[in-house]
Amino acid sequence: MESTCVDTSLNLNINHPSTATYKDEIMVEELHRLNCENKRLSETLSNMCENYEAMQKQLNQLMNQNCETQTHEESRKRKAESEDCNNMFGTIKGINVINNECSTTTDEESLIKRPCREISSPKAYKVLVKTEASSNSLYVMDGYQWRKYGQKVTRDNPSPRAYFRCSNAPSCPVKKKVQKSLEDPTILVATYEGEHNHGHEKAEISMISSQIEESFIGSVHVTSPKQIMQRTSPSMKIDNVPKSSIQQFLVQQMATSLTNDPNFTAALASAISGRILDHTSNKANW
DNA sequence: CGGATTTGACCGGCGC
DNA sequence: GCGCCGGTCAAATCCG
Repeated sequence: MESTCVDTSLNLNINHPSTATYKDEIMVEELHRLNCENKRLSETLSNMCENYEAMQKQLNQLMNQNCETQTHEESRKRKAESEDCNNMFGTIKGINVINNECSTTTDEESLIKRPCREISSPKAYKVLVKTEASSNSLYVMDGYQWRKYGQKVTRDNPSPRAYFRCSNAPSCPVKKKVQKSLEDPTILVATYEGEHNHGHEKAEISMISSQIEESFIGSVHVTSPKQIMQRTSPSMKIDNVPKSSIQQFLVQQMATSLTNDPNFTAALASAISGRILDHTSNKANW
């Protein structure tokens, strides 16, 4: 979280008015350079998202074709198998989200073998959350307020499964189930059902930012920009992510990186001081 | 004291 | 029809 704390204190050195014009130019150049870099990064990001979406569509088409060829009897047999697969997803490299489209794994063969319609109900998807090994908590911080309404020990997993409802219920129908992974008890498996019909509260935005950072740090596998969003706030599918949250996060990141750059702050401080002195001297001439 | 959590009871779906 | 099992309810309890 520290990296998102913007240091707004600038070293305003007003003792060198003679270099103001020169540093003005430097600052303009710097701003121009940053603008170009920002554009370039934006384009790269949008390209990545487009490519990812295109690949996901192709994968879904393959999955659908495969699903249609299965007989009813076979699918019944595979129901148990797919549940086993779900219990094993923690061991498959690159997975941290499993949704109803079966689209978030790098293991293509396992994808094709898995009947997509039986993995979970529509609009239900799974999120993996790494926890401390000693932690017995079944609480997943995902940016929303949840109310626990039940806990159950299931047959296939000795660790209890906790049932949560969105605290905005009944107006918000979203539910989630949280259970430790059978394969790796340090991983919590959160299964979300439905979509929130409300946004995050104000106080939660900072948490979203910190969790996005956490994703970059590497505590979880991140295989796509979309997954980052699902990992950080599972209700926030890329299609319905509140853009203000993303923008705020990006602005924070940019502000942090800029203020951490001593060249930029020095140039900015000189420029501002130069403007102030120009302004005051112009006033004096009035 | 009010909201959140816990936990045993209950219900409904499904397989045999 | 019966039993198993996952999901939900609701009274009791906890906690700030």
